[in-house]
Amino acid sequence: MDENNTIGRSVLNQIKKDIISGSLKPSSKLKLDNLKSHYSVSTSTIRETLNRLVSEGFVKAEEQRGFFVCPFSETDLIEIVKIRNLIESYGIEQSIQKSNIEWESKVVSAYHRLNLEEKNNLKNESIFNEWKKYDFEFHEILVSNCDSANLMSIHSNLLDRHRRYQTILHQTRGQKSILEHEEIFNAVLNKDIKKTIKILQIHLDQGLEKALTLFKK
Amino acid sequence: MDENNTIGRSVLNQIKKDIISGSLKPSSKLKLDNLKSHYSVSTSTIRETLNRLVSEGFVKAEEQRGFFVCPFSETDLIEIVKIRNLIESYGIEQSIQKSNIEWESKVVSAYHRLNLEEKNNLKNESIFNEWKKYDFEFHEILVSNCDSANLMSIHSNLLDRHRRYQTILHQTRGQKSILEHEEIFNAVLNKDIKKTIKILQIHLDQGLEKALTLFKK
DNA sequence: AAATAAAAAACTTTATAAAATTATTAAAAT
DNA sequence: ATTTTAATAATTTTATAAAGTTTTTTATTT
Repeated sequence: MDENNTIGRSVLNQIKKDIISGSLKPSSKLKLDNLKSHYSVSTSTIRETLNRLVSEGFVKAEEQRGFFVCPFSETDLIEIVKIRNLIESYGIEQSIQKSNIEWESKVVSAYHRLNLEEKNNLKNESIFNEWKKYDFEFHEILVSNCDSANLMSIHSNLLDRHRRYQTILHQTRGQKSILEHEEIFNAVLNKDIKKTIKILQIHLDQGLEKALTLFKK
Repeated sequence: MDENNTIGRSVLNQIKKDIISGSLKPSSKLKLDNLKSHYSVSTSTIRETLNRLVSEGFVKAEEQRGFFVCPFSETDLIEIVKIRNLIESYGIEQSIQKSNIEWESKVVSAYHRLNLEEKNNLKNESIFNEWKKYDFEFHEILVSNCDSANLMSIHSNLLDRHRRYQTILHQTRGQKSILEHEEIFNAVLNKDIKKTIKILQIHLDQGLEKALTLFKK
């Protein structure tokens, strides 16, 4: 189940989590000595991790000058959302076409969890991270029946990078977003590919717009 | 210009090239000691490189068991081509929409080089790699005006992985492929997005079909 | 032939150090 | 006062070695 067998993988997940959550701030320098002592691992392990995160788009390496958390930028966010839209739409289309009981039941349960969380969230603002987790898990389940490990891997990476922006900007859209989730859910169960993709696009576009307003502040 | 400043980057490019060319064979074990002596670098450098190549989809890491060149599989190839089609179509669409003189002239010159090479290639079969290089450079130029570094990075990775299959399978389709390149070229200059995408899809599908027949042998 | 145990090989991680580069500080010159 | 230069410090990059695990191979026994 848990694939945190090696220290290398464990520290990879930790650092990635810290970048997504914002405790390692955008554009900040990742000094090897600091990381080494903070995560209690050796330099080589840290460097292996950072090199992986470079390929995954979370860390930027400037040769001879070291590693930095990838900076925040509006264009980067816009690009990520657009590519996510492209990939996710295609993935959902494939998933619906290959639809089967197992997948549908996963969708139902993922939506259920998200829905419960979203109702709670309106009252209790403190559980932002928990809610976002279910949000992204729902979207991940939607493409999970597309039968393409490569597509899912690219999608998962885009979700992670998108989540960094949403988390750090503390992006919320309240009732509207919740309704869109419900519409997507229903369209998927009805195997209505066009409608699903249409609402997904609206969902992502509206979210992007909200994020961009938060950027100005 | 050349970004091979550090040994790490240089050996990354070398190993990637050797995987794409097939001199490091699919599924083969990448023993640290062998690589270390073959590329004349230290273990830490090798491990950093391999970890990056894992994220880029060229190397597979099995915990405690080491690194392997990513295996060849039909489904992997099919997935790569489909996602490439999706990404490349979108990228070309954006590129054409933002079309300008500089980009058009790059397209013209990339096509010119490819065309010269393809004419030669019919006579001289030995320059396969050179020809493939111009082939992929042409496709890369086509999306290069999309104004999305993220899209181009994903696309470039997909091209590299696709090239590995084409190179090792020694995939060629002769005159048909050459004609499709010409059609794509003309459609792009005419800013005919729909036609471009349509021919691209045929181009990739036919190539995939050819590759799959080579797989059987 | 199959199962077990011992030995060897290979990977993972840490620690240390030297070489190379960049960043910072202090002094000198304009 | 600002710029230039020189010296120092900090950091990255690479290499090497050794300890600890895990896997693989070999040898032995049943």
